[in-house]
Amino acid sequence: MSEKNNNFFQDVWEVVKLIPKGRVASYGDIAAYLGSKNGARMVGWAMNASHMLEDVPAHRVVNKKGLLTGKHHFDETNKMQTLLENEGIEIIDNQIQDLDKVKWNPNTELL
DNA sequence: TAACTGACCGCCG
DNA sequence: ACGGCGGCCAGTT
Repeated sequence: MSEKNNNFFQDVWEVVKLIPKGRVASYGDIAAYLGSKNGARMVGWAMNASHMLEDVPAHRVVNKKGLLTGKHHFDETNKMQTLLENEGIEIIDNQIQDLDKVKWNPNTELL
């Protein structure tokens, strides 16, 4: 951590913060919005750093399958699922149901 | 200093 | 149709 790292991370967090309640975004879409084609991995890495932030709903960020891959990184293992269910998202076995409804694309809806 | 890892995605076999 | 591997950027060891 030097000083210039916040650029990419801040951008990721900004997009994540824009995710509407009851919706979820995928790493790939966020990465694509940032300009990185395959930078999805780094988005997840940015999420890891977002733990020290409060305004970043990392629980709304899932993989393209709608699977809560990063739930294990939360304070509590089922915290992520609980938060999503609290927003009206149905989740079964770490898999988001009705993903097509809750799916949110920054490039499409965040124009 | 160089190499590996990481909450992923997409292609090739 | 399913499985395995490489690739992207940056941080960590």
